[in-house]
Amino acid sequence: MSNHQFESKEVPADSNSDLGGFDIEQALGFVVNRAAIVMRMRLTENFRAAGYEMSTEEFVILARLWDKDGMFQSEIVEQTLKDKTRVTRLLGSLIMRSWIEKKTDEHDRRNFRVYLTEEGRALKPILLPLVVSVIAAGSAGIPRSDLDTTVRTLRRVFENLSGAIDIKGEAKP
Amino acid sequence: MSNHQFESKEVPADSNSDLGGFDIEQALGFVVNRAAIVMRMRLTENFRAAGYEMSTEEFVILARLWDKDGMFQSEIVEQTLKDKTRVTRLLGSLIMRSWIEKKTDEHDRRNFRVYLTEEGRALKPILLPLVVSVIAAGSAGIPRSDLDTTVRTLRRVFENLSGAIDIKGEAKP
DNA sequence: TCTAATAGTTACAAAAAGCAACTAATTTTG
DNA sequence: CAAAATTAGTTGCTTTTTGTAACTATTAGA
Repeated sequence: MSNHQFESKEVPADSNSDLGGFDIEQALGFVVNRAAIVMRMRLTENFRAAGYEMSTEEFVILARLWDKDGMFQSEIVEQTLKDKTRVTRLLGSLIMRSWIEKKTDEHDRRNFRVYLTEEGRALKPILLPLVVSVIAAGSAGIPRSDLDTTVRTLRRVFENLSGAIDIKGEAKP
Repeated sequence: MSNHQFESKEVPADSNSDLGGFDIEQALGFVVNRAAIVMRMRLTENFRAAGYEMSTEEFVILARLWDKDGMFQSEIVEQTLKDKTRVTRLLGSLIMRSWIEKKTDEHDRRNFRVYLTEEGRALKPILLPLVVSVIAAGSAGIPRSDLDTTVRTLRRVFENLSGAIDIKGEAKP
């Protein structure tokens, strides 16, 4: 395994070097997390500026539905890595704003299917440009190929790590 | 488990294509966020399994101090993108576990300097391997050069976006 | 049928965030 | 130099967000 975080580019600056020159500023987990924080901040800020008080989590659900309307609630639970209680509440808040609605699936009445309302669908051309502009601002000056590599790499990181995670509300054997 | 018998793509991928084929699964913001979530989950899980109930935020502060002991509290506020109230409380919880201590800076008695205790220093060889193992697991099968590109790219994304963010408790002109 | 498993909700407790007001120490400024 | 402003940080209080466990309803199984 290529532990690139152990790469001693500038070995000094580590008085108690019982562990090699681990540089948090170069650690994958650290840069991923920090980029995520700042992108979320900017996005929420943009939404608010446009008059939409919406979390990124709510946005992600809407975006999923724009792509595939009528998802099962349980699919949303899986895809968002959240537990079912949180999804119930997140959907509730989207319903309150009448952007989505839930309908019992008649083939299996335990399931809900989640549908966009006309209003919810109408948000796409409003919100998507805000997202695109954050991504564009973040990507400024970065070669397209590097961005592609980054997306591909992070997808792989997710795949590598998502297996063993156990989310409450789901039974993972 | 996806036992949805009706998982057919009833909606032909982007039916209302008023906006080009925006694919959330390929969007930088989305993959960054998702990778961050799963890495945080795994890390917290690892910490807990090792007997340490610690958030990634607390960990990041410790890691900063391992690298540079005696930081100003205000530096931590800046570097962690958190507001000063949260940092006060985060440090408080680290102090309660006697991993760090605060000392008034005698040159400017408004400032605190934050120091690791012996115990806090001793955590490094225990916790760092846990972090490294999450990164290694996440990086499995990914070429080193792609990882390097990803780290470089995300650092740039952060730089690009960090400017205009206004964090409570700090005055940003 | 009786039992188990799924899908989802609810109610209540605990933790985290946000906000505003408040010390205390230092600078600025008139 | 005194008054005012700034900076660093804390505290108390409120609101939001989570976490947990128990509970309903529906379907699947032996």
